[in-house]
This record gives sequence, C-alpha cells and structure tokens, in this order.
Amino acid sequence: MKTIATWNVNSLKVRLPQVLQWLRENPVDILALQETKLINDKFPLSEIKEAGYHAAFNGQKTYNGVAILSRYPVVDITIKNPYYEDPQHRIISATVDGIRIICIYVPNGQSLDSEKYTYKLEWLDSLYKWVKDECKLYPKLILLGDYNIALEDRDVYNPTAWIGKNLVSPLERAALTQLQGLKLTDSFRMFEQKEKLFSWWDYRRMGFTLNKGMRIDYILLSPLLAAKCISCTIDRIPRSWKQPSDHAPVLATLD
DNA sequence: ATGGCGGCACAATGCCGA
Repeated sequence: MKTIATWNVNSLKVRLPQVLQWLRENPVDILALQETKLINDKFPLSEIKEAGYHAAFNGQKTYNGVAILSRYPVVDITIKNPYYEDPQHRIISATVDGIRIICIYVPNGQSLDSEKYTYKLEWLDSLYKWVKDECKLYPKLILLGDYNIALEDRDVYNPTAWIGKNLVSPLERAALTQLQGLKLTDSFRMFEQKEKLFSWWDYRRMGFTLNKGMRIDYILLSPLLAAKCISCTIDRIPRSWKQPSDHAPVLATLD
C-alpha cells in the first residue's frame, strides 16, 4: 500500500508549517510540490528530513520551483525535459521505490492572446514528446502536479462563463488528452466522485467559501499503477486553514 | 465590467498567479 500526493503550496517558505502539519496528519509516502518559490539553498531540507522524508528539489527565485518528498530514497533525479530548453524550473523527476515520479508545474498561460499561452502550449507539446519516451523506459510511472488545465466542464464551477478561456481552451484540453493517450489515467476519474470537487479556488471573490473552483491538479498513472489504484481524493481541509495555499492536495492510494 | 487576494521583490508598487 502506497499513497502519493501532489500539492501546489504557493511558497514553501510561507507554507512549510502547513506542509509539515499536513504530513503529520496524512503520512503519505510521496508528496510532489509545486510553486515552492525558493532557491535550492533555501530549501528547508532539515525540517523535511526531521519529518521523516527524503527530498529532491528544483527551485528558483520568486517563481515556480518543484520538489519531491518521499519516505523512500529519491534516486535518478532529473530536472530537464530534453525536448525543451526552459529557464523556468517546472519539472523534477526521480525514481522512488521503483516508481518513476514526474512532478510538473505547467505554465499558467494567462490568456489566449498572451505569449505565455504560446509558451504553455509549446511546453505541453514538448512534455508529451518526453513523457512518451519515459513511458517506454518506466512501466511504473506517475505524472502528477499542477496542470493548469480543467479537463472537462465538470471540472469547472461555472463552465458557461469560462467557455474558450485560459485553463479550459480546446488546445489546452487537447494537450492533456494527448498525454492521456499515452495510457496515462486520471486517477481521480477512475472512481465515482461527488459533483463540484475542485483542487483550486481563487483567493478573491470568496472563491473557496462559494466553492467557485476548478480541478486543475492531477495524478496520472501508467497502466501498471492504474491497475493498483484503489482511491483518489482531494483534501479540501488545508484550503480552509488560515493563510492557505489556493490549491488543495490531491491523493492517490495504490494497493 | 472591473477587480477583488496573496506572495514576492533592487521594497512601492508592479508582476504574477489561475
């Protein structure tokens, strides 16, 4: 039995106490983090170790930054997609107890007429090329993180208002569908779920209080692991804490 | 309709997120 989680923490410096508390209450085996917003020199390794976790991290100043925490040693760490030269640190992958973990923080895109949207699509296209190779190398593979894409209308609180906009536009959704075409399964949709379960809520407009959210964080599983997956949930509780991240953790359990 | 909150930085406002 093994539990894997992903959480965009929106600054690990600010959220470290919450991450440690959450890990005490949810002692997952692997936790992928996004938006650490820390250079590697400032990664809180001693606190993480004290909590019983190994760590690999790929940070930068101010923006982005990703990490993998694990109860098992983290080996064969890479931080680059060979198909894309990217100054923004959005990827870390490693092998943990025989499972290849790829933690991603997909670019936001801002809006469809933005250069950042072009960057997002290029980034996703090159991600596909790379993950296609990785799937061949690693039959046990997990691609998880903040995708910044709401795949279906049921992943959006108000799909009508969002038609064609950034996060839901057809090209973004096609990019995520293409990844799933590598036989990577959205673990959340393997199971019957209640309606309007989201993983992100805007800080503004009382987003969380009104449950105006989106599901944009995913744990995708290769066939060997999907066959072992027995649950996938979103833990809304940390989003209700004081000074929360705007994202909630997503957890998948493998038998 | 707009911007609203929150984190960050060459620290006051501007950039960015989603």
